[in-house]
Amino acid sequence: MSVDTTFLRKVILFKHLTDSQIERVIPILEVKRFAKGQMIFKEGDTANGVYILNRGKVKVFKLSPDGKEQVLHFITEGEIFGEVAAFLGEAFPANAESLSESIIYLLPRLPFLKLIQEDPQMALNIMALFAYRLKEFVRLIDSLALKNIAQRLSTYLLFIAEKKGNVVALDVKKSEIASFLGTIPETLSRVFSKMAKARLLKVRGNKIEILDPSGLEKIALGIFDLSQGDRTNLQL
Amino acid sequence: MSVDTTFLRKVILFKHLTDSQIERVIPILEVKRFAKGQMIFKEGDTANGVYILNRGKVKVFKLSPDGKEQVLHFITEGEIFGEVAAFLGEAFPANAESLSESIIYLLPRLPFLKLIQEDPQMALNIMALFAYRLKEFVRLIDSLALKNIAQRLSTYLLFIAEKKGNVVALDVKKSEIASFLGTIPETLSRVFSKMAKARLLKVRGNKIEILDPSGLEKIALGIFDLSQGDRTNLQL
DNA sequence: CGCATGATTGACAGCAGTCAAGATGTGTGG
DNA sequence: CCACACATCTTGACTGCTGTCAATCATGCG
Repeated sequence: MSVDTTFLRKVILFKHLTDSQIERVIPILEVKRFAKGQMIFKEGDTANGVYILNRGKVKVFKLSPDGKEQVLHFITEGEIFGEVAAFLGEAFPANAESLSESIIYLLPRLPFLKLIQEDPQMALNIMALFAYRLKEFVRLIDSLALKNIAQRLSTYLLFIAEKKGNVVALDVKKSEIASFLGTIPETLSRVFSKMAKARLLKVRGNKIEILDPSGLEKIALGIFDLSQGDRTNLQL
Repeated sequence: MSVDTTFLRKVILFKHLTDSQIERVIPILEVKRFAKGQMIFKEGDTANGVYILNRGKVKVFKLSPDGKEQVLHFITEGEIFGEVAAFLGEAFPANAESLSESIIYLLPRLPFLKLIQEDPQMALNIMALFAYRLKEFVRLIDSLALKNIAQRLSTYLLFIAEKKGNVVALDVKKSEIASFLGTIPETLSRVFSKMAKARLLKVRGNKIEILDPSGLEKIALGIFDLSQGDRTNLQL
């Protein structure tokens, strides 16, 4: 199993490196494969390095003692994860699980720290990544603490539609999305069907067709809600 | 209004600086005073720099359109805030308000960035601070998404008691704590009185005397709950 | 075709929020 | 030092959103 060099150049962490610098990183990377559903690391494990997702999908999530789960991030190809615990040399504060067949490169902790210390641009990249994660978390906290499920879903769909257009193919199971939104599949399903009844969108399997983005936005902002069966109130 | 040099040496951000480096930072700092209840910055304001709290108390919080609020952090003397937005040069993602008479030093954005770029130790300090904030947020998300109010309060009290001992004087109003725990004063008050009835603690004004730390821990972990009036079940 | 996994729908329960009233505490001025 | 006013906290009655449990329905794969 060899490392995909072309891929590495697209990873934000390495984007600024010269060819010769990349060449020096490659032999350090460990290539790992994970099956769908396999745990990559568990909360409490000591962080052995930074994980770089080459192929597949990963979720990072917290578990409560009674088995409820909250997704913190979905990781897509080219993204990295586990970087905070690797930086601190502490235990992972959350779990990571492969959502599909995945290929992952592990950059061990010590070379990772060495890169940060020797390359100021690398340090800035990490800071930017941390800052991005912090912004994600503020959004998530805002969502969990201050929004109902319909508002959370509207916000989420509009966020996706922003880059993928008004017909969205969900790239994870609805039950995973429920867990990211801080709810359960049953509740998510009910909200989807209320939105469909209100002609805000259409659901066909994992494809969501957004019919009325501005209506969704009004729900996201709390200007309207889905309490009534129709949305004649939206005419006001 | 002059800058307190002794204080500055204790700020994590500057701890490693030599005397002459500190001397160069001092003239750059703007000293600001805020009255109790005064806004320091609002969500959406462009970040003009990093805020260093010299004297007083500050809360950083999100607001929903209908006025509900979620506290993200309480800032205590010597801590800094607004560093992420200042680093990125973006709008603040949250609000900051002074909870008492406060004295705050503002380190403007450009000198802040200059310090990061020229002093690798400063860059590492910022990374460590970001990492700390990320860990705080993971705890908050875990709390909001996976715990009921009694669990959140138990966790919070045990966290405080860890450093201050078993008789805790709350340093912010109960209503602020409610907002940090993602609830409202009425609910917090009810949980306190259930805990008192279960002889886990005593409440006298803003002083909380923890009588049974291990009982609180069991609640925090979800092993027991407060649904029954007494806690004979704890004997099991 | 049949089973497994995931999604949907229904009936019901409970935690926490809302609204309103009352109690407690704190600070200020006489 | 007391009394009043205001802020904060507490308690009560009620509502409603969301979760639980269970059954049914789709979907896809061997």
